[in-house]
Amino acid sequence: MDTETGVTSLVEDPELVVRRRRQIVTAATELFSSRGFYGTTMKDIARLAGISAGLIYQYVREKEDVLLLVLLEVVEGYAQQIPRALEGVTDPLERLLKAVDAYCRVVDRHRAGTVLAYRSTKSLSPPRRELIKARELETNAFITAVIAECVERGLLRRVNVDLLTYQFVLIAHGWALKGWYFKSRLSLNEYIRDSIDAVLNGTLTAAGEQRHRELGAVAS
Amino acid sequence: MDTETGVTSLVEDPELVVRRRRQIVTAATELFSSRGFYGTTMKDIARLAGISAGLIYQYVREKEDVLLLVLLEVVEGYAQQIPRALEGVTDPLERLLKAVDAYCRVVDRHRAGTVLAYRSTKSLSPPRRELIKARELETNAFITAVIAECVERGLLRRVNVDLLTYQFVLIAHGWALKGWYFKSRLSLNEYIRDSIDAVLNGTLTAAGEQRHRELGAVAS
Amino acid sequence: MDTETGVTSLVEDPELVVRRRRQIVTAATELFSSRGFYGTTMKDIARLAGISAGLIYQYVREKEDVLLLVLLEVVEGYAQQIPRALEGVTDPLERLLKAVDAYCRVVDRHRAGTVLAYRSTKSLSPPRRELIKARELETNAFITAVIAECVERGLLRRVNVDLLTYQFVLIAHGWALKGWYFKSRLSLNEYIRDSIDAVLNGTLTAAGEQRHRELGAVAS
Amino acid sequence: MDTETGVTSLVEDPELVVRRRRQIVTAATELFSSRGFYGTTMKDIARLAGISAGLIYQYVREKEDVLLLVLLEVVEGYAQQIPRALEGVTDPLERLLKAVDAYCRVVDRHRAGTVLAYRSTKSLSPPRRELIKARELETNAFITAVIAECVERGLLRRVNVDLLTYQFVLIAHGWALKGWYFKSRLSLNEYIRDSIDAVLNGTLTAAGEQRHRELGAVAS
DNA sequence: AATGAATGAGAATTCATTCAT
DNA sequence: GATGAATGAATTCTCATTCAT
Repeated sequence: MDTETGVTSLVEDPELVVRRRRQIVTAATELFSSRGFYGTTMKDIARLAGISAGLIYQYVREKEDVLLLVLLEVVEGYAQQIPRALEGVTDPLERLLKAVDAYCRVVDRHRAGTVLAYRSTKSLSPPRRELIKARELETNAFITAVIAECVERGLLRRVNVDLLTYQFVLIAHGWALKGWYFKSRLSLNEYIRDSIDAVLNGTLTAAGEQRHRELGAVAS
Repeated sequence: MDTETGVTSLVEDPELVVRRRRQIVTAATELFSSRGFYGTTMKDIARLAGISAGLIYQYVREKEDVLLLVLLEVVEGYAQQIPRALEGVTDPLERLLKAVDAYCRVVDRHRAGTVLAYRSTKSLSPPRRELIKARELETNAFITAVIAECVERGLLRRVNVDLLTYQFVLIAHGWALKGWYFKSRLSLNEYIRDSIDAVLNGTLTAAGEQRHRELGAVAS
Repeated sequence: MDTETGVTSLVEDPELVVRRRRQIVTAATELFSSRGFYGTTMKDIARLAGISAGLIYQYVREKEDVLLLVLLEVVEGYAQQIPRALEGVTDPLERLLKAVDAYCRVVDRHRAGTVLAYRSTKSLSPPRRELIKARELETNAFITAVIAECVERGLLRRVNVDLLTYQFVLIAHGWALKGWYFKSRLSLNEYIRDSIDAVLNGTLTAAGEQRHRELGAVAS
Repeated sequence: MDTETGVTSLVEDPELVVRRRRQIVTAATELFSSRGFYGTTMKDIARLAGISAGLIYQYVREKEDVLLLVLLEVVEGYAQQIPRALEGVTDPLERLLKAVDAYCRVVDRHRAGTVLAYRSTKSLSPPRRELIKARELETNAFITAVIAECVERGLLRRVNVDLLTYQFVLIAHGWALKGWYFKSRLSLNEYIRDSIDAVLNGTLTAAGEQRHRELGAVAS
């Protein structure tokens, strides 16, 4: 079930289209990540992809299409890898842990792409921007469902599921966004474990909880 | 104590420099936010700032300088507002709550700027990028200290303080990053309260904790 | 007696060359007429001709060749149809009327091509331009001869035959050039009849002639 | 009363706009005439105009604007010079002769431009094309009026005035269109005199008229 | 003979930056 | 200090032409 990208190619052979686009997207991802969308020229992409500048336009109508293809690959990665990691897992809490774990790992693999999504989605035309957002929301909806299941089974408190979803998403994305900060301090495994632990088990001690309640009483 | 920006001006009168730069930065922030750095021309900025295109170059050496000034204003906002919100507050846990609350509120006020920082910091030359990062780290260090205090006082478990810091930072930034998603679902107050609650008190029920432990036993 | 076009083909089979070129020229005439020479791409021509883009280059060495073939067909049409219309007609004045009539009718049939000749002959390289002009002059020479015959027989005044030739030519071409203006006002038959009438019988009344002579007397 | 061209300039000083545009149009007219619209690059124009390539775009929005300006100058020439030549002339026939004479002379001066109008008007977008046509029709309407006056005064036969107008127009344009043919054979004065003479006095002799009538009798 | 993917030169246009006034 | 006209490098995109199959 291939994604409908809306990006048309002048070339007819579908296999060739796939192969060439992979070349183009691979090159573009690297360049966009290091120099940004506007800092990258079509010639740069062509050179790194090992093809002529003109050829790109047989597979894409304009530069923005390349960006769309790059970003779609990223969000497509999320949308596919996470459900796949849960196949066969039925325990709700385990599903949640696995989902977040998988999310963090996809992000780790597509680190450049994830950051790029934050930086460059706005460089897309609004309709295309929506396309990306929509696919991201699909992924979120999946996680939301996993959370809801946990709530229903009485494993999670009756929290705002949207917000909790988002907290997990931010944890995953965060690994890419602030990689420069964490890379030297923490392994991915530790990052995942500790981040999840905080959100699930909280971070207050018994004394802290006590104090927290007192403060809340004052505030209200 | 004005920040050393490294951006030089040809104009002598320091007051004028401040005034003009404010005009320029205000205009640029709006434009960069809506159209992005590359989508904004120096003429656009000049027009919105109500001055001539040439004049900008009396107060700034190049376009990138404008971006630097804009981003500095944002991180400067963080670095100043958060400590200010804690003045006179001594209780460690209260300080933590206030700090996160303040952070979220600065972000809310500078929403456009915060998003811009995510999108456009890479458009700066590396040394300038470092400048921004450094200031952001200052803010983080402040929060880290607040957290450490809570840990020392036995109010928080002995978590990885860096990671917890970062979790709070992401909560704050998250409000700006995914504003389009939350705005319609949640008030800022709710967002702050519930987000903090999850990280402090956790989200598992007693049954959930039990199950979590079992899963952990299996995993290890 | 085929015209020597100077356009060479890589294909040996002469029949095939003729057939393919007809396809190409037909497509090109339509496209050049509606979009102009530069507004038409080789791919456009190939598509409309129902062949592949590369194949055109088996029958033509460059794009300009196609234009030459198109324009040659037009002037060739003049050069052949007009004499044919006079076959068997011996009366000099009748020959003249028939010639002009035939010219107008060929133009009417090749309207697009005629206009194209005006617009695009300059897009040819000078030697090719000469080729077209030469063929046009052949047609003109034919008409000139018809006129000269009328003069010799005392049917026409001793006018400048070149200029009169040209006046008839312009009448014919005019039908194509300003078709947009006349089409709604006049039938081709009326156009031919009235235009010829003016040049042959003049348009002045007796009073007008008188006045014309007086003005001439003053002028000289 | 300046013509509304619809071409906007970024430069504010109107005098400068006029001066620069004159430079641009002069250069463009020469280049478009010799190499055609598509054979001329903006850099060519800039170089010949003695300005930088970018500067053109301060006075014009796109290349087509330059063509429009060039063509407008031509038709504007017609629309102004012809009426001017008739100022103070009241005799209807004299007005007609003067009008045609003036038309031929403007064309002679703008020969390149006139030919260009035939070649390149289609390179304009439809609305702009209409603009040019409209102005041309104004000129024609003027001549039509002069002819109608002659008819009313009984100086010209009751011919189709539109068609006669057009015949005169073609005579004028013809001087530019087929200049390459006539230049060596005829002076402009002879061309004008003889062309008008044919249309006014006709070219048949008495014998010719007789024969013409006989042929007409047969035809009908 | 025919296809259509691939090449690469070239052109219009934009815009940061400079400079004369 | 301020203006805005002028510069020119750089970029995207097109398309005639070639070439492997």
